[in-house]
Amino acid sequence: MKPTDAELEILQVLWSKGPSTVRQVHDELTKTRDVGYTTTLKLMQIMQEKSILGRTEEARSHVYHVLIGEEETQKSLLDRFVETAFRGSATKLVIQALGQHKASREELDEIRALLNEQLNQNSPD
Amino acid sequence: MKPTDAELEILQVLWSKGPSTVRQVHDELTKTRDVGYTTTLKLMQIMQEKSILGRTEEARSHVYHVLIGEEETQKSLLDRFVETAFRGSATKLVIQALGQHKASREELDEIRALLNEQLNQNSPD
DNA sequence: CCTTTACTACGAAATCTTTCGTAGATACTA
DNA sequence: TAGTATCTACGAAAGATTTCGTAGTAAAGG
Repeated sequence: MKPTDAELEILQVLWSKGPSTVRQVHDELTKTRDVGYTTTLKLMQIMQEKSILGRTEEARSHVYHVLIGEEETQKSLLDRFVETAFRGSATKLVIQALGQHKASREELDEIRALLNEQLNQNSPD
Repeated sequence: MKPTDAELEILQVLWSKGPSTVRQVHDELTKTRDVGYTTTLKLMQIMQEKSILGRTEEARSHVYHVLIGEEETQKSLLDRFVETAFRGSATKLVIQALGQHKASREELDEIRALLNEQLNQNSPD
């Protein structure tokens, strides 16, 4: 699954807001970017054809929902990204990400826990 | 700087192998993908126009070199990626990356050190 | 030399993605 | 009920990226 940039924007809205009409998605999108209503409509129709989205047509305005998981999609985007941008080195990516984005105490603890897990797998004392 | 996918492939070769001719880059690319020689040539010419690459024309076959830094480019790609794929949460990205890619002992230590730095900044004991 | 090979230049086709205009249908409102 | 607003469908333009064919030129090998 390799959603295009515009598709990803729509996915983000649907993942965060849940099932929505074209109008609702479009209103979200136009908060940051200027784009015509029929553009959003068309994109969502295309995404439905590709089985990225499903929809219920009961009401006059259709309600769309995402058919692919956010984490699963992120996982595959991440794999691809590590390959193309970091020559396969996830570690380099992690280091850069940690270096340039601040994390909260809780987040750091979570990451630390994960690290410990890997450390143990790697060379258990 | 937002190199396209094909451009990024070429950049990877040049970053890893150093200054190279079109032939050399092309031979690397065809190890994984099937593409015509003139395609690679054209891409590199375009990249030169965009000032992503420079070249010396002394020899019959030109030698190209990268004009943008690998880390700097990765940084900007990463920022963009965190936004579009992880809704801005670098932490989610880090967690996923750690979860799905194995790291060596040394790498884990490096990450751990970085974490400690951030922890201290966040809530120094 | 003359032929084959390797290279650059470049236009343009092919493909993929995004954008929009127009048309037709239904609901809402004065 | 006439007019306005809102929705879907859809073709096709516009834009961006990738691919390749052809032409011209210089080198290399017989």
